[in-house]
Amino acid sequence: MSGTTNDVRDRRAERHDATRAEIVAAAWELARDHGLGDISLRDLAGRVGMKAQSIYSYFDSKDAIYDAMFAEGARAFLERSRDAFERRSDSDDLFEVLRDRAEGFTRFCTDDPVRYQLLFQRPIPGFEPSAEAYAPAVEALDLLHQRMTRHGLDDPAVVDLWTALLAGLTDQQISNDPGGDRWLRLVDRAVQMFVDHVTKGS
Amino acid sequence: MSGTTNDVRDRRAERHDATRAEIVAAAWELARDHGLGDISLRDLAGRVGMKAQSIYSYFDSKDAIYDAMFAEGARAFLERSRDAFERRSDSDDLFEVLRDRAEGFTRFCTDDPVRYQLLFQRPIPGFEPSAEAYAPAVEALDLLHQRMTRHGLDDPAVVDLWTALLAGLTDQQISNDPGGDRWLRLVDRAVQMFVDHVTKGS
DNA sequence: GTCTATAATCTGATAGAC
DNA sequence: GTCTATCAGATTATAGAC
Repeated sequence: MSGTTNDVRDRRAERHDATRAEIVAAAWELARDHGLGDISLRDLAGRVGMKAQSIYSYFDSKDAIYDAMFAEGARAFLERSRDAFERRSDSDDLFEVLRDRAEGFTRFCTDDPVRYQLLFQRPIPGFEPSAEAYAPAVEALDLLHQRMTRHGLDDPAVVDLWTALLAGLTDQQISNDPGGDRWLRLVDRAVQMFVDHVTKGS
Repeated sequence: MSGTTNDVRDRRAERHDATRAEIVAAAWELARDHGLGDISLRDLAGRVGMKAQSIYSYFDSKDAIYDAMFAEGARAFLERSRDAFERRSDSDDLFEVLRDRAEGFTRFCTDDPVRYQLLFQRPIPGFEPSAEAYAPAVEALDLLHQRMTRHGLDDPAVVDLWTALLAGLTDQQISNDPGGDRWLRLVDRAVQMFVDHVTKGS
């Protein structure tokens, strides 16, 4: 059994992975058009030129597709977090570092509200991301903790206040001015407010 | 036509309204159990001892039920806003007023996350609240504007920063620590941060 | 106002031929 | 790996008897 050469097996695996990626990409498109919860396997298959039943050759269930989407989003989030912190790896200016991170985060979220919804609001009843899919998101939050500690902000409450501030700007922007910049414009000001607060008395 | 007495007509209307209210109450229960988007007319009717089709004697469509829920939530929100501002109607202490309002708002939202979701996040594809249902929410936001202006905060950006701060605390609490108080504990601190910021230099 | 009956359609998922 | 055929349901909504 399995007496095939490495060449053959790689080509098959590559095609399989490519098709999986194609399905996930089509799922994002559908989610953006009809809402995250309203993806049907029939519509999804139609977009990639298949019948619904053929999807099961690539994913065990509908939730497995959501899990792949979550994993992709979480990896993108980690990558952007890394970029943002590395770009300012030499900076000791707290405001500069946090403003960069805040602008990166809010743009990441408002660029793709559906991805934001899936990653940070979990609106699909019964779906919980797997530990593997979740791991990069945890790592990204850890990067934030590390960087804040480097600036002397090791109080967990301070980190929570920071995440709340970013979540609020993002949420208001997406919910009440989609496509606009009414709350995005306030990012600098909000970061200044936060920095003033945490450096108060020093 | 309509030769009935006022008594008879009132009793009928009262019963009709009471049943409508019963249906809406059951819809809230279902939404809390299964998620806002997963209310089916069959389940809903079952809760009030009816068949699904009988619901149509009280509501023209499923969206009309969501609209009634939205209206109820918006009225409750306006009522709480009024209470909060009236309780401090004589106070000139900005921190005191805003802390009261912030605690009231975050508790209102975290007490009933599904109501928060319906009122402030609009997660049901294809549903938009009617103007009548929406009106109390607009009025509540207007109360906030008036009160802030009274304290010299007439910059719209300041009001937006305030709503973002509250939305962020609420959203993080509901999404990442449901039933707990990890972000609710930060309300006072967040309000102090905000007040320090807007009174800076005065 | 509530019911039965039913329309018309969608859903995720499985079995088995090729 | 893709298909046909099908299951076993769900869904909102309407027509018409009582």
